[in-house]
Amino acid sequence: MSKANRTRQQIVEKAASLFNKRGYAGTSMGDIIKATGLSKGGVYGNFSSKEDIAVAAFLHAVEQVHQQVRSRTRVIEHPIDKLKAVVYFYKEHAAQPPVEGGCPIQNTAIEADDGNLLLRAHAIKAVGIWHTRIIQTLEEGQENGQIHKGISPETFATQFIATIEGGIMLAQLHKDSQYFYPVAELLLNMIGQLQPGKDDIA
Amino acid sequence: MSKANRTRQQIVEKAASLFNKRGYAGTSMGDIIKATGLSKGGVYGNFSSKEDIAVAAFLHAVEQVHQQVRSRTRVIEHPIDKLKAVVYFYKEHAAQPPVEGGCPIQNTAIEADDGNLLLRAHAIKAVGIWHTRIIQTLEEGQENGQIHKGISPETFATQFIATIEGGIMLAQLHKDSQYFYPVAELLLNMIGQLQPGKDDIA
DNA sequence: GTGTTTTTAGACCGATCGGTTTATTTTTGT
DNA sequence: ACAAAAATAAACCGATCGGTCTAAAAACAC
Repeated sequence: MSKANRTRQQIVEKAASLFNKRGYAGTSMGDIIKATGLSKGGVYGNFSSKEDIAVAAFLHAVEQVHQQVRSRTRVIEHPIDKLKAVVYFYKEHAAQPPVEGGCPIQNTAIEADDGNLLLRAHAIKAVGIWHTRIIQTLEEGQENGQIHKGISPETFATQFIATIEGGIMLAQLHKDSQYFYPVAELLLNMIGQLQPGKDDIA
Repeated sequence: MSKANRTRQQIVEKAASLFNKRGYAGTSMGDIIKATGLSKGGVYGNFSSKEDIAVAAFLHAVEQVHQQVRSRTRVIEHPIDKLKAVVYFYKEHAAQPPVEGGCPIQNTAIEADDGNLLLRAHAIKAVGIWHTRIIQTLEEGQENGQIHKGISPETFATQFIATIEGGIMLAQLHKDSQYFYPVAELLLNMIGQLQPGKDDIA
């Protein structure tokens, strides 16, 4: 059990990097074999198919990003500061993300949106979880009077995610985090408008 | 010359749709042959390689989108209304874009950012052209006093593109234009802030 | 330490990959 | 109408695709 698990983990990590850089169709089993140094038997003994590996790799990659963002935001209490910290994180990592090749959600979403149903479903789910997390942060803030009650957490969350993803796309394309900076500025403006106004005391 | 050109055009159109939906690596020459009803000779007589087709298909797809947006914005004079019209266009077409499969710039950018150098270069160029077009619109507006002189056309253009692309990604993933709506709202807010304030008379 | 089970290496499978070649058909200029 | 030229069909190429299978090796329970 334990040896297998270690090998499995090794495959997942290498595959996550490959799939995130070259895409699902652009990565062959041969690439994974080469990257891990294993043989075909070693890989297919732990996974039943390429798709199976891709799903595990995607979940791993998303978790990697989540953990890194989480480690930055965990200690922050105020929801506005929390969101700002997220922006700062992506500003730093837009061109050098936790998993090579960009945002795994974005890469998977765009490749799978007209193709692989299973990967698409996982991408949708991952976006949904992220969306829900932002909404929770905002709702808590509204309850505690830290965030303007007039705003819609749903709407803001969608805008927040879309804007970050668009910024990552530009930074990844140009291989330059600078392209994320104006986007970070916009995000901080958006966050600034979450602050409760004087008309919000009631 | 003319027969060849018609065949070539037919290949480009079918290939643009295929590449935009399935990606470069996810589309085989066999797929293109099947879609066009031609044979291998018919295709390779007009193009020298798969990459060659992909470039022509990409340029065609980008031009398709550009023409459709242009037909909406051409008649509009005021830069703010022009930008609003762009938002309305993408709001309508986020899930049903001019070329099946989403935004060709986005799809190509994300697949090629760690791979095909030629396609990546074309994606960068296409973003650059779009960027320049927005900047020109804004600068003209500033000269005519229609747009606040305090804003940076460069910064706004990057924010505008990133936000639109992020919204398209979400709409394409969910196959539902509704996911673009909050993003459209954000874009219209951004455009609203372009209006010259009273402190801008000087 | 030994017998059992799990894991691995690597040959092998048919299918398909991108691309070439040659022979034939179709188009074209006159 | 006819010769020259261009465009197309389809067989064919070696390489690689995702996946299977068997036999050797390694890990494990006792």
